[in-house]
Amino acid sequence: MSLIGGKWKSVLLWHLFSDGTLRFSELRRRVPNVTQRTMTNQLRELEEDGLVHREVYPQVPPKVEYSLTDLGRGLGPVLVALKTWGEINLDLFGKPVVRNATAPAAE
Amino acid sequence: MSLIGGKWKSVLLWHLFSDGTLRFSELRRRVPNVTQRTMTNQLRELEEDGLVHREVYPQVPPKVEYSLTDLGRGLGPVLVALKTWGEINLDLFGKPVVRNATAPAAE
DNA sequence: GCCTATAGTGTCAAAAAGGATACCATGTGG
DNA sequence: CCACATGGTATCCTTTTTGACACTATAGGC
Repeated sequence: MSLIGGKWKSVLLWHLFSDGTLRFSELRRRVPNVTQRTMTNQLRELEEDGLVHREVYPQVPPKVEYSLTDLGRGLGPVLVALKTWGEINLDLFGKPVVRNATAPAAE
Repeated sequence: MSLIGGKWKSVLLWHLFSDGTLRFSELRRRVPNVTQRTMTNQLRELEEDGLVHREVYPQVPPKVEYSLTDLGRGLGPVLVALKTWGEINLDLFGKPVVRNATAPAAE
């Protein structure tokens, strides 16, 4: 869990799992609610942990492709099981994430 | 992931999944590295999220039993997949958890 | 010369999460 | 009267994580 527990890691892994190789901007489009900074961090941690491969093309403008390593691909069953559970119980939680919902709260 | 992403949640869920109903102290014995405070919190969040059932017996000394709800049991495949992956790749990481290992570091 | 696009960095701040430690209630046993 | 056991709470503090926002490099196009 320490490897995939980041707020966006499972989502990133899922997209890489189902779409294969993606470049940075493609991932961002698929995960719009993450900041660039955070996405970079999460991807770097995934890379450090050997789940994701990062391929840099020395071009201008830059091009960087992300894909799952064999190790990362091994998480497929986990990702699928998670997704399945999520879809089955989607109605119970409505929106994803957020325990600490942005409670507009008394002001 | 926001439901099971807590540092100890997946471990707690696993024990409840494989051992069935357990009382607080039994869980603590199975997960020794968590403080009481934190374990209570994690369990309460799991309860809030409907994954765990908490049954209090009004006795002295207190007795509280934890078990998975149907919803929680639905996570079985996820837990199993996670455990499988973990066991297969155990050697790659040696010890669990810890990205920010307690680096003894230069002193 | 200026603008654009991509994949970042740097710095700072906010907020969660987790941990340390001490304390509580209470029926029972000595 | 005192200690014990269980399943907590209450406080306070530290560490981690995430987010906001601004800034960068550089080739190509106008």
